[in-house]
Amino acid sequence: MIDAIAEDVRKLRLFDGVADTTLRKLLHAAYDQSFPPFVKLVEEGAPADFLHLILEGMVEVYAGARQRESTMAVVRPVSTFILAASVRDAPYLMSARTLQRSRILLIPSADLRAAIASDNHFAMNVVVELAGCYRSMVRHAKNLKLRSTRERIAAYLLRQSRILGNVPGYILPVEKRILASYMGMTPENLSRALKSLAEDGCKIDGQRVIITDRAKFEALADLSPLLDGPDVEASQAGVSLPLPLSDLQRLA
Amino acid sequence: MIDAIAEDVRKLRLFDGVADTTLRKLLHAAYDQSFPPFVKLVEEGAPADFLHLILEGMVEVYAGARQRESTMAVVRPVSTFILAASVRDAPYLMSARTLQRSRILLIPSADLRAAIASDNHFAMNVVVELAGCYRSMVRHAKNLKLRSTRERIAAYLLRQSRILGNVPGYILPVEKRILASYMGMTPENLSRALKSLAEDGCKIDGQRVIITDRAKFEALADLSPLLDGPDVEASQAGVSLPLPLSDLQRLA
DNA sequence: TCATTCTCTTGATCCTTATCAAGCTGCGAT
DNA sequence: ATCGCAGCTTGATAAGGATCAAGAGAATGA
Repeated sequence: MIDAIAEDVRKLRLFDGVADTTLRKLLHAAYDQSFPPFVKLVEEGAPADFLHLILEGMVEVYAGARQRESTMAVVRPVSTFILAASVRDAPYLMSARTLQRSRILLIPSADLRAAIASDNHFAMNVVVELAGCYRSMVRHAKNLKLRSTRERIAAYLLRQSRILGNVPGYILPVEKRILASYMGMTPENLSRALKSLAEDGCKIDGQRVIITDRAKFEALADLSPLLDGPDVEASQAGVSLPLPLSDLQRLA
Repeated sequence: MIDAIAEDVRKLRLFDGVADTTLRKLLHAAYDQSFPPFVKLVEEGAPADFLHLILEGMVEVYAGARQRESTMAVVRPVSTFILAASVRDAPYLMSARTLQRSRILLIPSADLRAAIASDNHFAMNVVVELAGCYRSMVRHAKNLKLRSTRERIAAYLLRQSRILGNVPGYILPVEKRILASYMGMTPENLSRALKSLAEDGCKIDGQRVIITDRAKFEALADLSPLLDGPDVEASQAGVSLPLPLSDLQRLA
C-alpha cells in the first residue's frame, strides 16, 4: 500500500534520491484521501497542518479578500502545494479546492519538518523546490506588472504551445473563467481579447486554440526566459501557471 | 575582519544558530564591497554567481521587460537578496541597483550550496528563509490582484504605521516614484490617490504621512493578516514591501 | 548662491478595463 | 429529448488608470 504510493511520489523531484527511511516515515503518517469535485481542501488563514500532495485530479489554489477572489494556480499530478506554509508552521495564505475528483496525500507538517531536519538530502530538495516556487511566483508578479492583459494572454497561449512541443493547436486545459482570474482580468475582458487575437495569428474556437500565423503571434507574445521559462521549475512547483498538460490536449 | 562581518551577519535569521565553521567557510570566500549610489549590482538574466547580502545602505530590486520597468522590492540591512537564484544556480529573475552608498557582501553561490549540503541546520534556515520569501511574493501578487490602487496605497501606509508601533505619523522611507512602481501604478496616479486619501483619514505632506482619523483610515485600508502580515517573514525576506524602517523615520 | 536636474504635482484627455445586462451555448440530469 | 444551469459571449456604459504636457518644488553640484 505504502509502496504503491511511494512509486507515484518518487516522480516528484522533491523526493528524488531521498532515503527510503525518510520517505517511509513521511508516508506512514500520511493520509491518502479521495475528494469529489469542488471540495475545499484548504482554507486560507487556517494553520498549515498538512503538506498536500496531489496524486490524481486537479486542484485550484486561490485567494480571496473582501468579496473578490483570484486564482493563484492550478495544480495537477504529481506535485505538492502550499509547501511554504507547512515548513514555516504558518497560516495558509491561499485556499485550495478540487476542480475534479482528486486523490490527495496529506502529510502532517510536523513530520515534514522533522524529515527536513533529519535528512540533509531531503532538506536540499526542499530548498530547491521552494526556490522554484518562489521564482514561479516572481514570474507571476512580473507578468502582472510588466505586461498588458492582451500581452499576458498571448504569452500564456504561446507558452502552452511551446510546452507541448510547439504544436500549432491544442485544447485549453482549464475553464476560461479560471484563466481570466489567474491572469487578473474579468471573463468578459478575456473573451474579447481572445477574439481580437485572431488578427494577430491565433484563433480561438471554444476550448480549441489554433496558431494560424506563428511568426506574427510570436512577435506579439514576445516570450522571454525571464517571464515565461523555459525553466522546469514553474511547472513542477507548487505555484505554476495553469499547467503542465497531457498529450491528450494536443491537437492533430 | 571576518569576525567583524560575522557579528553583523549573525543578525540574520538565516545564520541563526549556524555552526561557526559553516559561517567561516561562507565568509572566507566572500567579497565585502562598497558601492556608490545608483550602481547596478545584478543584471537579470545573468547567471547567479553570488548571494548578495546587504550590510549598509539601500538596494532596489526590480524587473524589466520591453521598455517597462517595475520595482519588486527595496532591501535594507541586514538581509539577503536573490537567494532563490543562487541556490538553484539559475539566472537571476530580477535586477538590483543601489539607491544609496551601500556595503554588500557577495557570497559565491557554489559555496552557499556547499554549505546547505553540508550543514543541516543551515539548510533548515535556508528553507525557512525561502518559504518566507515565497510567502512575501504571494502577498505581493495577492495585493496586485485583489485590491484596487487606492486600497493598495491605504494598506501600505497603514502597515508602515503599524510596523513603527501604530504611530500617527512617519516619513516615507522611499521616493514616491519607487512606491508607485512597486505597487504597480504610475507616479501621477499615486500622487492623485494620496491627495484623495485626506478625506479618508490620512494626510500626506511631502514625505510626511499623518494619520488624522485612524478609525476611518483603518476601515478603508482593511488590513488582513493574509495580505499584510503581521508575519515577520515579509520584512526579513529577500522580497519585502518597501521596508522595515528605523526609528528615525518616526515623527513626534 | 545659482543653475541644473529630478521628483512630484496638477490638468486635460485618451485608452483600457470593469460593470451591468441580455442572450447564447453546451452539457448533465431527469 | 428537453429542461436547467453554468460558462461564455456580446453590447452598452461607466469608471479607473495611463498618457501627455506643463509647471512647482526640492535636492545636488559648481
